[in-house]
Amino acid sequence: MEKVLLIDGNSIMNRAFYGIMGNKMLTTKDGHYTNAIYGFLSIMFKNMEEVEPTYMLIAFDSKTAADTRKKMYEGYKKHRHSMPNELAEQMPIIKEILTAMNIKVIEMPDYEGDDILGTLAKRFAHKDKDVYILSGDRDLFQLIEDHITVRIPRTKMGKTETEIYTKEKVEEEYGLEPIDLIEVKALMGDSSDEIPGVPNVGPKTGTSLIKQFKTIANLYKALHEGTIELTSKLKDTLIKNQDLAELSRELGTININAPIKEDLEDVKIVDWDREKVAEIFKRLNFNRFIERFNLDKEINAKKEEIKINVIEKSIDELVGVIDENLIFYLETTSSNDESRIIKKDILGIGIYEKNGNIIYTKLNGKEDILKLKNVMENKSINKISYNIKEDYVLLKEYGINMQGIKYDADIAVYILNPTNTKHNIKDIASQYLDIDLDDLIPKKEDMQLNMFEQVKDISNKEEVGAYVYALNSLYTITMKKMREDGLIKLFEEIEMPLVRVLGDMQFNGMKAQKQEIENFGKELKERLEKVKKEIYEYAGEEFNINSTQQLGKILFEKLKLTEPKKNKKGYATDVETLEGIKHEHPIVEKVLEYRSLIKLSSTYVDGLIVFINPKDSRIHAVFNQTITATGRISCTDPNLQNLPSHEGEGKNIKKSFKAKEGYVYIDADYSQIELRVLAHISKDETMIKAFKNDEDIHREVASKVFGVPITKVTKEQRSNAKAVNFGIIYGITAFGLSQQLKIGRKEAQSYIDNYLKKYGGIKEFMDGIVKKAEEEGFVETLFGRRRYVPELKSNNYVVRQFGTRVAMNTPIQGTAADIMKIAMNKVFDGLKGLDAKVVLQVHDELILEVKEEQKEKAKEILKSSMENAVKLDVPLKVELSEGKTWFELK
DNA sequence: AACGTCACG
DNA sequence: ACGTACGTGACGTTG
Repeated sequence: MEKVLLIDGNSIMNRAFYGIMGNKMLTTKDGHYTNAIYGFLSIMFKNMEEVEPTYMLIAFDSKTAADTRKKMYEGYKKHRHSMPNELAEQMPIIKEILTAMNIKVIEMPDYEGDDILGTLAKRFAHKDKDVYILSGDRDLFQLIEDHITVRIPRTKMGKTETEIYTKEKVEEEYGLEPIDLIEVKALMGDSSDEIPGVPNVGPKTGTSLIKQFKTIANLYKALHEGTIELTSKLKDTLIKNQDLAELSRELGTININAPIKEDLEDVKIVDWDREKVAEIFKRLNFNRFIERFNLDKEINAKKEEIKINVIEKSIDELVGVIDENLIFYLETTSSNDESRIIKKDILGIGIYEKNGNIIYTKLNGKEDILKLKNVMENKSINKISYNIKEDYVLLKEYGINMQGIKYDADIAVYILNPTNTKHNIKDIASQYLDIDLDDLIPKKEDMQLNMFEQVKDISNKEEVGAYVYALNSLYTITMKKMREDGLIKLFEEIEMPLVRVLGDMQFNGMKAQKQEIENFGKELKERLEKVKKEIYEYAGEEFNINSTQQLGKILFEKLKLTEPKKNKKGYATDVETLEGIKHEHPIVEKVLEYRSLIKLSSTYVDGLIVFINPKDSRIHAVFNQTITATGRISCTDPNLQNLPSHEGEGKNIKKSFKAKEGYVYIDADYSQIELRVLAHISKDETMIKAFKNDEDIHREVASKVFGVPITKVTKEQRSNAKAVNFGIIYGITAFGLSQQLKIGRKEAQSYIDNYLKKYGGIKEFMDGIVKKAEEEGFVETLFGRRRYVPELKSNNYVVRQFGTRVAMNTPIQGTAADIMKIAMNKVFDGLKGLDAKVVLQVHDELILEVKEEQKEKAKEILKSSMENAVKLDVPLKVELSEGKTWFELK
């Protein structure tokens, strides 16, 4: 017998939306949600495979669908919250897809999808077809009969299964015939649709009554005739609520006589418009579907051939055609030795010519490369590329000092959305240009590759050509977008000038004394050995102390120490936990000692040594400008921003960083920059005043929060107030503060309440910024840097809470980062002509390496550049220090 | 690749 | 009723 598949569109979209939401947010490149669409299609395809229908249609609720029933009862679906935007915006798209697949979509004013399904199910089943209804809604069970089955998709451990309800299954599960479910529902009501039902009648009573009387009509007939044995209370309620019962029955009954014109032949499955489907899938990034249905052909056929014309010329010819915009890509390779030091060689360069040609040339050695010197150093030639800082550093090694850095695609894309994690040029091209760069690069299949040769090392003008082509388009498109979003000033006046500064920091590096670090390491390792033995002895066996699992077993199973908290994988063994049980067993202290030694040894000794460049004994860490969500820079290979500086022992590492002969380090540290920023952007009078008077802010806050005179503030009160200040910046919670201070939640809450009462401007700012983020979808810093906060739209409470904290913190942390960047640019320019170099930035701190005789001059420049970076309602304060080693700073 | 841990602002 | 303070990177273990 032929089969008909009827799908409850709204219900399945809903299931898919909430089902897939949990794991990963599926979105298109421009941030639109696609999870419901994807889930819907997955479920639909699966059911098509299983049912193998000849006919098929999807029913959707119309906008006015619920009105008919609302007219009968105004409470019907009254409090049903409207569809979240993220789901609503997916509805037209799924319809577009279904239309492209030539699958009938039916939507009727004033009828709900259920009514359409009911009407057609009955109509088609009577034509001797097997009808399968796919829905997430059990209300549809009332439609089931011999040739009508309901299929309910269920997600179980990420897999979607289908539960199949036949007449028999319903009878087995409910003890009733499907049609009887209408009557039961009328009695018990339905909270989700807000069908009232009879008060105090639930599924049990309802079912037993209907088992007995079959219908409500029968039930009431019996009630009125008095031929019924029930508790008097139940009888009373039933009689009193006869109207409600009858109304509920009407509300809960699916209309099987809706005036639908479509008949079987109208819903016959025919071929897709494959081109259209392919186009939409491509747009939505549904690569798995594209593959599954072999839509690649359609996509490629439809795509207008992008022709790139890469012409190989000599270096002289290439330099000859460069005009005021140098759109270029420097081809490089990393020559692999054992070390982790990144060493690149220049292989070639591609440039974009105004006429659309792309010119490529191989660069063989220094002589060729130096031919770029004039154009690279000409500041009126705009340098436009991707990840320019690396080129800047590389060229500097050849004595070429790149000027006129105008545009970096990586940074542009970061400015447009700093939380985008995919940064490489291919991802960017696919995201902003909708081009797969691999399509532009001829496959190397026919090239015979020597197994021992690295593919990367093979100069590939076509690949460079593709990048150059993409760069030209990216330049136009992202500049336009930045203009639209008011980001141009940030990009051109803060971020792009910073490239030189970061490039210089990387190029300069910091001198590190290998021998000293090695000696320290030796000492650490000896002590480590000792501690290890002691731990084994206490444990009574040898085990891997680095393994939290093994350690947990020893501490909590073998030695039976009390475990206060657990994490996903078993016992928690972090410092906080261990500190708590230190008194129980001497092994704990030893483990703590081991932990701190192993950290120093592995991360800060072994981890650092491999980065010392033997050529100049300096560490050239990499500074990343496009990583953080807030605008800060980050540092890798190695991370010099997190060398130990609080803890006593670890600090010694910094003794091994020694300025070169005849030079000293000078260090400038912004004092309380984030709180000052907060005072400024919140315009809180009290806090502004405190900073204007150069008060000790933590003491000041302590006095206000704890209600004591400034002079009577205790040490503890001050340090508690300090924690509150930090908490405020992070988007405080009572729980977080109580953990930090190891106090009760009530007490923590009272600190917060006091704080927000005394600093009303801050409270207003916090409330306002979250509201703004909810309305606009993003927050921004004083200089317009944006961060989108999609977390606020999550249906998960925890994620939403996180969103509010992000909304509060980002403008503060981000503005501070902006200010530091502005200052760095100023310092860089101010230092010209002096023998002084920026060597490191640690968020609110800047370190220079300066010729001894020039240190006072440099200090002045450093301090004034930083303090005058911007004008706020509060002064910016900078503290200076100097030293021969990093250890001596601060 | 994810997690736990710990170093920094 | 539920989990929880913001932003990073590196190391080692584990699956």
